[in-house]
Amino acid sequence: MTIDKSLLAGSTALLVLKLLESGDKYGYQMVEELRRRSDQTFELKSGTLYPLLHSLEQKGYIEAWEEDVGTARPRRYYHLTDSGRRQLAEKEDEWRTYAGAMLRVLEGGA
Amino acid sequence: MTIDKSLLAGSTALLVLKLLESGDKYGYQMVEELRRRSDQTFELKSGTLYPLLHSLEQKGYIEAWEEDVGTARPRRYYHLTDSGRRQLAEKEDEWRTYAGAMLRVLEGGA
DNA sequence: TATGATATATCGACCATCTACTTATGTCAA
DNA sequence: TTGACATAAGTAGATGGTCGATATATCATA
Repeated sequence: MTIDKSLLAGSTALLVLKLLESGDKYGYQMVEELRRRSDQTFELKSGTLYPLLHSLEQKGYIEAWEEDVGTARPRRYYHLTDSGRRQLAEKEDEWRTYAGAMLRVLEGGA
Repeated sequence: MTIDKSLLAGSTALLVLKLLESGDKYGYQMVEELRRRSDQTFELKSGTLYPLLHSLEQKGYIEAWEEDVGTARPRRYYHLTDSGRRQLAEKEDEWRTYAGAMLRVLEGGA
């Protein structure tokens, strides 16, 4: 593949960054919003999301801050950094390239 | 994910089945045609393709026959079975569902 | 003569996801 | 009040797909 090899399996990273574009969110909230915005198509598992959030934080794309709601566990909100915003734009481009190529093949392109 | 978990990493299977829809082809030929039809976006590696072809054959989606060209290695042509044709239709549906959901999220859908 | 194209194939490494499990609290119904 | 479910974050191990490297073999071209 010319495009980044983790593009296919890695579209979850794009989705998470995209969710944070419209405001800080915590993990559990992202799972719900993603399910809603995708009409139940994407059911992100916690075992997938939390390790992903940690790796995105390590790369400097997102930053965490905690809110102690008093109940249960404190919420860990994530904020999209400038670097994360650039990464988001890049990944979005990449995905559109991928989807475009898929469509050309599926439409029986030349 | 509600959709098959191997959908993302597994869109190569869909691509290969799609290529065989328009006629029997051999591995090396698929790599070339895929590159051409996707405008160089998809560069399928032989280490990915051949094991994939074998697994598709085991599942009964494709059947192989050899053509001894006399030169070098004989070509192993693959033929799409009826079962493979059904699988192709299913995978194509699945992909469009996935792509549609991605677009809804990327367009900032409700 | 050696490089690159043609052609198929395997192996080990890597990486992302999934399932299952853990911890902890609040709420609602039987 | 017991059990189930929602909220909330997290880890560990298994699985599965892709890639790079390597192997083999022939032919054409520089």
